[in-house]
Amino acid sequence: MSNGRKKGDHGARRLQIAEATCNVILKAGVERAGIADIAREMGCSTGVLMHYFESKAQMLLYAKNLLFDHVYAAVQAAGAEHSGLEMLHAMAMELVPVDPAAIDRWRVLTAFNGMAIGSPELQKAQASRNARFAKLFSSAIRRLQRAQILPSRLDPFVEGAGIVALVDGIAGQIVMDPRVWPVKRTGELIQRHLHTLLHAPR
Amino acid sequence: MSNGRKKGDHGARRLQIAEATCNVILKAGVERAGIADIAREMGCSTGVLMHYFESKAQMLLYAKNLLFDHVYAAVQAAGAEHSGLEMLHAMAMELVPVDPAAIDRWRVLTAFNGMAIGSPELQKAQASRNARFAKLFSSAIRRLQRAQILPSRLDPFVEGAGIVALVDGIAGQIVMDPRVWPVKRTGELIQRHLHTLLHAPR
Amino acid sequence: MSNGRKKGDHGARRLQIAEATCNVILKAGVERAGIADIAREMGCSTGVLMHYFESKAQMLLYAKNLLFDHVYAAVQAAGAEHSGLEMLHAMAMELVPVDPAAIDRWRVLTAFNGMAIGSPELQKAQASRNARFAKLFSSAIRRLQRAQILPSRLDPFVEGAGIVALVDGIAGQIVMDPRVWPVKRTGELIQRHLHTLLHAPR
Amino acid sequence: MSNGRKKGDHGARRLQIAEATCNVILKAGVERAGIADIAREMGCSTGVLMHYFESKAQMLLYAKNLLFDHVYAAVQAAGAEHSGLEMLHAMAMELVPVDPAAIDRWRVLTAFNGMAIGSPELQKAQASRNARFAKLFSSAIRRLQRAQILPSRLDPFVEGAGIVALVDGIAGQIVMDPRVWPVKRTGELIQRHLHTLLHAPR
DNA sequence: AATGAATGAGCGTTCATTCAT
DNA sequence: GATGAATGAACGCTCATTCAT
Repeated sequence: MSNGRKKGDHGARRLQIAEATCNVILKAGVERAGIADIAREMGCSTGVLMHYFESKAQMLLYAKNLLFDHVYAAVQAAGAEHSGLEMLHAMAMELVPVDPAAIDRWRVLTAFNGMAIGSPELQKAQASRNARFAKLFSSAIRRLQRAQILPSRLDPFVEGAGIVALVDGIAGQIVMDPRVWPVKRTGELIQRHLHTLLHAPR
Repeated sequence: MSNGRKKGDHGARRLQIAEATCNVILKAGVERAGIADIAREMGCSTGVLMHYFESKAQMLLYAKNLLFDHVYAAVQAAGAEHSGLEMLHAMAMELVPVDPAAIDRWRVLTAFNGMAIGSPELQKAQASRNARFAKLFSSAIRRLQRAQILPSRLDPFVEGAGIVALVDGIAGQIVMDPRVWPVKRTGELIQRHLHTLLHAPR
Repeated sequence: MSNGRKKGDHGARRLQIAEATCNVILKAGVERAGIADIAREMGCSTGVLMHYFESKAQMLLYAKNLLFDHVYAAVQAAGAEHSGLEMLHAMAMELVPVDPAAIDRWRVLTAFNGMAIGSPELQKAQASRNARFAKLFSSAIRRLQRAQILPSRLDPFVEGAGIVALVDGIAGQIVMDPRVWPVKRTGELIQRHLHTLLHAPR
Repeated sequence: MSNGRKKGDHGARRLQIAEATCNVILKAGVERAGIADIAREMGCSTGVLMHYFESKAQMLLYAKNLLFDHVYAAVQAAGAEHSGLEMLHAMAMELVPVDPAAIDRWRVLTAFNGMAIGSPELQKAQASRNARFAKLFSSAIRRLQRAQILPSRLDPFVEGAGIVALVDGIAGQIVMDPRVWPVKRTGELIQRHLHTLLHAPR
C-alpha cells in the first residue's frame, strides 16, 4: 500500500486550476471570470484557489504561460519532425488553430492579449512571447540557410516574425469566425508565403 | 422662438467622451477603465457620461466603432488614390500602424478584441469587422482582375482576408513592441506577399 | 382681446403637476416615481417642476393633500345631501372606492400611507387625516343624536373613528384586489355596521 | 470527516437580518432603508447581507413574510384556544395590535403595503395576504355555522373579509396614533361588529 | 488542507437638485 | 419662464482577499 502521494499534488492542483480558469474565460470572458466562477467550475471553494496562488493576477498569468508553453512545445516538436521548407510549413500549421480545442486555446490567448493593453509589464510579456515564436522560426530558417535551401541574404529573425505575423493574423480571424479559414485554404496561403522566401529579392 | 438652453453639441461631446475613453484604455486597460476614470480624464463628473450614453457598454462600443470607421475610411481613401498592385500596397500600408497615434489606435482595438472573447455578440461584431476589411481588399482585387493585372483564378475574398491577416499580424506585434517592424521592413514584407498574387499556383 | 391671463396659471400648473405625479405613482410606485418620470408624463423638462415646488417632497405632499381634500369634500357633500341614518351610509359609501378612478385615488393614498412609516411628521399628518375623517363622521353622529335617531350614550368620535376604520379596511382590500368587494356587498356590510349604532349596548 | 469551517447558522442569520431590516424601516421608512443602513444596524458589512440574500428585494420580502407568518400563526393559535363567538373575538383581538411590539410589526407591514402600489406582483401578494386572513376567519365562521351558533345564510368568506377589514382599519389608525384605540374600546367595537353576525338580515 | 463567512473598496448607475443659457 | 446639461452623493451589488474554524 504505497500511498506515497502528496508530492506533486501541488503542481497538479495548479494545473487543474489553470484549466478551470481557461474554461471560465472561454464561457464568460476575462473580465467576467471571477474566482468564484473558477471555484464553481472546479467544484471547490474560493479559498482553495488562494492557497495555490498568491492572487488572481498570478492565477491568470500561470494559465496564460501554460497555454503558451503548450503551443510553443507543439510548434517546436513539429519542427523537429520535418526538414526542408516542409519544416517551416509544419511549424506554422501547428501554430494555426485547426480544431476546436486549439481555437479555444487561441481565444484565451486573445483575451490575454487584450488584457496586456494598459499594462506595460504584460505588454512586455506579450512582446517577448512574440519574440520567442519569431526566434523559433528564425532558428529553423537559419538551419535552412545553412543547408542552402533558403538564400543567405534573408534576415532570419525578420522572416520568422513575418511568418508568425501571418499565422497570428489568420488565427485572429479564426478565433472570431472559424468558417473563414478551412485548413486547406490556410495551408495554401502559408505555403505561398513560404515560397516567397525562396526567391526573395535582394 | 423657443427659449431655454442652447442645444449643446451633442455629437461633439460624444466624440470627446470616446476620445477620453480611448486615452484611459491606453493608460489603464479596458478592464480598469471605469467611468470615474473617464470622467476624470475629461475633467467632468461621471453623471455627464450617462447623459450622453445609456451605459458604459454603449460608450465602449461607440469608441470602438469610431476607431474602426476612422481606419476603414483611411484604407478606402488610400485605395482610391492609387491603381495597379500599388493600390493594394497603399491600402495595406494605411492599415498597418506606422506612427504613434496609429499604434495607440490599434492598441485600443486590440483591447476590444480581447474583450470580445466570452461574448458571442462582440465576437460576431469582430468577425464582421474582419469581413468588412477583407471585402475592402477583395473589391480592389476584383478590380485588378478585371484590369487583367491579377489572374482571374484567385478567390478575391480569400486573398483579401489573407492580406488583412498579414497586416493584422504585423500590427499585433507592433502594438506590443513597435521596434520589430520599422516602416521599410513592413513595406517589403507586404510587397513580397502581394507579389505572390501575380504568380499564384493554379 | 383681454389676454388677461397670467394669474392663476401658477396654481393651474401645480395642479397639473400633482395629477402627473399621481399618474406616475400609480404606474411605478412612490419610490420609483422620479422627477424625470413626472416631467416626461407632463411633457416638459424637469426644471419646470422645480420652479413650482421647492423640492420633490413638497410636490408629493401637495399631491397627497389634493387627493385628500378631494375625497374629504366629496364625503362632506354626501353628508349634506342626506339625513337620518342614510346620511352616515351615504358618507361611508362616498369614502369607499367604487369606481376605477376612486380606486386609483386610494392607491396613491395607500402609497403615501406607507411612506409615512419612519417619518414622524408624515405619521402625524396621517393621524390628523384619520382624525379629520373621524370628526366628519362624529359631527354627523352628533347631529343624529340631537335628532334622537341615535342613542346619546354613544361616543360620537369613537363611533366615527369606527366607521372610518371599517371603510378604510374595505378600501385597503379593494386597492389590492377590487373583486373582493362589489358595491352591493360593501353597502350591506356598512349598513349592518351602522345598525349596531342603533342598539348599542349601554 | 469534512474539515473546514462550521456550517454557520444560516437561518438564524437571515432572521437576524430580517429583524434589523424591520428596525431600519421603522426608523427611516422603506424607501430610506438602504442595505448600508441595515448592515450598520446589524453591526456588520454590507457584503454579509448579500451572502444571505440574493438581492435587497428578496431581503425585504423575507422580512415581510416573516412578519406575516408571525401574525398569522398567532391568530390561528388564538382561534384554537377558544370556541363559540368568543373564538372570532379572540382571533380578531390577536390581529389588532395592542402592545408596542405589535404596533411596530403593523407599521412595517403598512410600509410594505405602500410599497406594493405600482408593483403588480407585490399587489397580488398583498391581495393574497388579505385572502389568507379572510380564509382564516371564514373557516372559523363555517365551524360556528356547523355548530349552529351562526346562521347558515351568512357567506363565510365575505364575513371573514369583513372582520379583517374592520381590524385592518383599526390597526391602520393605531399605527399612526395608538391613542385613538385603547384595548377596551377596540374590544367593544369588534364585539359589536361580531354580534351583527348573529342577527344578520336575510 | 480546506472551507465559506466576512470584509470593504469599488463598480455602474440613478436621481434630486443647481444653474448657465 | 423654461430648458436640459451638469453635478455628485447615494444606491444596490460585485468581488478579490482575509481568516477563524
